[in-house]
Amino acid sequence: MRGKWEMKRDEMGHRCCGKHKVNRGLWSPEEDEKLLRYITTHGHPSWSSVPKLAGLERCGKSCRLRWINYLRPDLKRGSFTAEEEQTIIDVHRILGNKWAQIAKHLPGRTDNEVKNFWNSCIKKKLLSQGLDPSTHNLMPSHKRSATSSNNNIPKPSKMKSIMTNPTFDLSTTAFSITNLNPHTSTKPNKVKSPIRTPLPSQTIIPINNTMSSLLDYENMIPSWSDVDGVAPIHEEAPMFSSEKAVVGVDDDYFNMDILFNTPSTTTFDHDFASIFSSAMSIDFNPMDDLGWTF
DNA sequence: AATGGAGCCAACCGCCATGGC
DNA sequence: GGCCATGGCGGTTGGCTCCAT
Repeated sequence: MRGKWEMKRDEMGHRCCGKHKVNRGLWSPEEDEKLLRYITTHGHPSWSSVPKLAGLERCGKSCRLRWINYLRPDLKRGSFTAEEEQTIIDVHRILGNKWAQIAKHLPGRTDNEVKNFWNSCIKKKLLSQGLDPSTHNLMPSHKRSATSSNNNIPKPSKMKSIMTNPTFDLSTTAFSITNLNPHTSTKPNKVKSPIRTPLPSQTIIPINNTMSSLLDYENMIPSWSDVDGVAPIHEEAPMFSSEKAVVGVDDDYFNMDILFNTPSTTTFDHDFASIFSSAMSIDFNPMDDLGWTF
């Protein structure tokens, strides 16, 4: 089936490369095989030359994307685990929509996958709990009531496949992100067509514990070099848990030191608390928007 | 059984950064 | 410094599938 934009593009040539004869849309198993065979044999010194050399009528960008998002042998498949979900939430809290950066902390996952998972699942979970997905803070009451009735919230029937027991108790947890239902319940990858079936050659890479890659365990300080745009951490950065910080989001205020003193159920929370604590002492753009005061 | 709405996700678009000339 | 090719990335789209009615 050809969409209307495809018809138009055929008339004017492909936008990124000007080619007139390029396939678009879903990849066929034959195309996958050609690309896989070519890349595994020759690598990809230049993506723009790959289509021609591999005998594909695709643009280089499309080949690159297909390789990165689907054919790469080190891709992990299947549902996101609770740990992966937690990692996404926690890293997103620091970096925002830097999907490529977030994906780097999830071996075998692609930025596209992370982005889709965020938009289709995590975002809704946060909204359903009255949390602003972009800031991770509790939304003002009027916004909370608005989101609870808008289309961002899945119907109850859909919701049960996303979260089985949504709970949010402000009296015990300032931010209940860490207390989201640990039973990640995204549906297993649906097999829509033969091209979505796992490749025989795929390698499953075990997920290590969340943010460990961000930490220099020898000194127990964050390895900020792994986080783009974040300055090196100062050794004498005060731990956040001993500081008082109040974050103001419209009419909602929280004493943030609750966040890292709350007993957590995952080892990640302690790691992240350390990272986040240190980050509070440095110039850190993503936090500027939160209006931190000490 | 049919159908329409909603969600998921692969793939594309457009912009930006980088490097070579 | 300007131009071009290329790669990378975030946002968006549209088709497929599921599920409630």
